[in-house]
Amino acid sequence: MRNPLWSRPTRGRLAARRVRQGLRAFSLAVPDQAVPTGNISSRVIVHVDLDCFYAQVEMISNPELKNKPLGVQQKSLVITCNYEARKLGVKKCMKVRDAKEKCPKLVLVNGEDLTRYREMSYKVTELLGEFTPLVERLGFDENFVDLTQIVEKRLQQLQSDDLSAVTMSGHVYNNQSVDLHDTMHVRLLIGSQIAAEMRNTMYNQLGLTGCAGIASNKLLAKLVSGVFKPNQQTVLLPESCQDLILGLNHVKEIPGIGYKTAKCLEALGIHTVHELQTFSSKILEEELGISLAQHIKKLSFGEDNSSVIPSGQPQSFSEEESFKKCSSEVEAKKKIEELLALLLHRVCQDGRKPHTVRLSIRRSSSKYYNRESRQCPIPSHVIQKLGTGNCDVMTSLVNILMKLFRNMVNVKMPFHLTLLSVCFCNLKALNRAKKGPMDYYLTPSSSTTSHSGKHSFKMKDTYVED
DNA sequence: TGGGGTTAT
DNA sequence: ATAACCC
Repeated sequence: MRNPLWSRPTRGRLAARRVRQGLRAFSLAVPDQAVPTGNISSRVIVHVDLDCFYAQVEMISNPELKNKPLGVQQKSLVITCNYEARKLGVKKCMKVRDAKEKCPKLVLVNGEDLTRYREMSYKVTELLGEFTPLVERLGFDENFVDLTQIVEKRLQQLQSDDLSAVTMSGHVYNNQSVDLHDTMHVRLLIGSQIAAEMRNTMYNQLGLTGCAGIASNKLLAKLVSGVFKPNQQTVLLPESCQDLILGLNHVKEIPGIGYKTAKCLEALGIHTVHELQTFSSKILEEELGISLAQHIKKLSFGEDNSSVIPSGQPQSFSEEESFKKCSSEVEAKKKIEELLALLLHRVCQDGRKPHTVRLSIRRSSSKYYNRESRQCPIPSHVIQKLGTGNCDVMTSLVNILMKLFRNMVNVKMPFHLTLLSVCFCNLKALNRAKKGPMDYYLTPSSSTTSHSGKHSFKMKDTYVED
């Protein structure tokens, strides 16, 4: 129930992640606190946030769009736009109608196919991964990086009287002055230099600009990255932490407090961060449950001990389409076939094999954000043929998906859907031929990090299905 | 409100 | 399978 990205991962979750990353088994015995770095309060975390990412990708694809107000459209929405368009009043998630009204000269490109965005997104994550493997993705356009170890290394290379040579890169939140006798100040300052190097590399190698926020945890890094906005970076020194968090206008602006939680808090009369900070913990726990209550209470003080967890390869692939109406089985089948064809192509490139398939729908009757889904295992004979471009695979999967469909939708009764989505998940690396007992210890090694569409995994001699 | 993602229960 | 959360 709690936001996974901000909460402290359980030991089991971390263990699972490590296994995915191909780390050795003995690291499972290491206590959580020691996982990436030592002292949790002296970490250096950077949040890297690309400027209007989809619009940037489009401008790189077609440089003629560069000095025009540009919006990226999905269905009837302008989901993002460049700064040229923002100056003219276009906002994210604005209706195309309203955007055109505000800005008649707005140029629109269709952004419903995410392929190029996804590819560029992974290029960014890979690039950051060259600094350290501790890179966690958040959506397509944001990454957290734990810089603690890199900072430590650079710190050791410095002479103690060299410190005056260390300079800050970018802004300091609140214009707070740096104290070079304060070791955390120096660490964050080195962090700011690394962040600048990262942004420079992103620009030089990929042509992308973005913001960065440097702080002692993920929450603060994320909050501070947005302080100076396009293509700038900001470091938060510990003394200004309360100013940053109390500067928010509403608790909903705290990442980790979403729509539902914010509604609950509002019902309790809590609107501002300060109100949350000072609200009775006992009552909060009674209303929200102990886990959520304690968690958001900590967030309200800017405390966040969650680790940067390397994202590695994706856990699932999905393709979805929304529409005004779909009310017949034939129509649905057609859409499902389209989605499936796209997915098969993607899964083929990834190299791993999905063992589960899921169909999701949205009914027109469903109010705000309500989806239903049915999933089932993919039969092993289908899994085997998955990468082979075999047409039977398509047929088998469509049949499975239509069964799932009829399980959710009574096709003998009138229905009205507004979204269909097909998802492949439970992805497993290809298994070696069963045999030697050593295989049990060596099996999942998906530790390489090229996700950009090529076959990045090691294609050794004999891989076989289980 | 799109077209994606994640984890917890 | 659903319900939160993130972009």
